[in-house]
Amino acid sequence: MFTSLDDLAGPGPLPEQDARTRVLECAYRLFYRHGLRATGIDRIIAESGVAKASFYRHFPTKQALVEAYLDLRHARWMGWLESRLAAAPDARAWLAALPDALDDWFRAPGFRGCAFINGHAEAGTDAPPMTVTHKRELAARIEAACREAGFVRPDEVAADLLLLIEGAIVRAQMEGADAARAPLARVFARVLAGAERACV
Amino acid sequence: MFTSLDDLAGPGPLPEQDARTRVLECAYRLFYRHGLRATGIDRIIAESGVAKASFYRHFPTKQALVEAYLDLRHARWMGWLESRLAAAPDARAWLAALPDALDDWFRAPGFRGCAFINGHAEAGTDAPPMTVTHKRELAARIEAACREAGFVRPDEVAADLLLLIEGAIVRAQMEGADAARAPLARVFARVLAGAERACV
DNA sequence: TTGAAAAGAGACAGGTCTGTCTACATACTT
DNA sequence: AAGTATGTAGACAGACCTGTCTCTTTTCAA
Repeated sequence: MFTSLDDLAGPGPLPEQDARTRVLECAYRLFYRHGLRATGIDRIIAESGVAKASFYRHFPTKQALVEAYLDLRHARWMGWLESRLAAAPDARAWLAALPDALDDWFRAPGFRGCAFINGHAEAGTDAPPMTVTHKRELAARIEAACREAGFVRPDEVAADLLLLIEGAIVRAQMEGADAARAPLARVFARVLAGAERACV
Repeated sequence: MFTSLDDLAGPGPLPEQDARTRVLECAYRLFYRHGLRATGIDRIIAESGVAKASFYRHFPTKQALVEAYLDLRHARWMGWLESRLAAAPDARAWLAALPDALDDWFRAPGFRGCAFINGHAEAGTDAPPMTVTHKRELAARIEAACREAGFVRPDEVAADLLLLIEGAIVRAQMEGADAARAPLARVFARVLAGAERACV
């Protein structure tokens, strides 16, 4: 369904979609690019070409729109990841291909870090639960791959890999994709090698 | 100068300090706790007990106050790190002690992640340069330790360790210190072991 | 064809935001 | 003693914020 980095960036000009879709796609783009607080309702209404009453019919509060944005972002991101790694013949190859997949993402135009890390950083304890849920689902997906790969401690390996991924995202966001690529590849391979050594 | 986690949290009640100090300490606390955009000038003025004219005499714009806050945060954080690790007998011990030091920080009351990651996440490309400078100075400090430790590729090891640190900060911020501790310790030790093996 | 749901256009309220301004008090310095 | 820097107190402007409301038009299904 959502398979390309373009989907991750959101669609371009919006043709004849209903008001809710136009609002959500516009919010998707603006919230990710400029942040949650920096993006006002008025701007979303103006750029999506929707009447204010129509907006509030579909989203009773800004918070509801933020949550819808994070839900959509989660679905698209996970969808992108699965399709990007769909060619992997088995779980070990799937895991080994993760750094290259992330590097693609870091190099995509408009990349500005992880929407969930950024949202959590902005909203703190008031952040929508999806900011944390997204990370837990990603951790669960990685742990499932580790289990399928036959690692003896799939939970530990998954936690290690998730920590690397978070670090790489932050490095790529602040210093660019090149700053993240080599360290991520090196340490990722080291952790995977250790996990395979322990179970062969 | 700045040596304890209390310093990192900022002082408590402010006695007879001059207006600039009161404003900056108040901003230090509120900016870190609630974020840059969520903290308004009016609130800082009210809580620091300073007249508005006094505020704008010392800080011509909010942006100037944000930059002063980040500068102070950088000085205190680096000062805390150095004093926390001052007991290390040599560079290798200094590096090996980093995960425990970070764990102390993650467990400190009021911990809410890295002010520079959070600030960068919030402000994006308009973020003050200090958000990036802080990370570069930390990277330089770690690289110096790696060089002093005699590692063959101190730049690579430092980049690897910095990626781990960023990942641990984000994990601790989103899921708590316990989620970061074990993975950070495991992978950190693995990277250091690899670096020492390569140069002995 | 009639009625209901959805959408458009935009005024409006009440709040908050940053930043400027005036007026006056205090303290230090020359 | 005069002048300067620093401080307090608070009104004010103009912009932006979220959210409500009214009125009209379109769409679509029963």
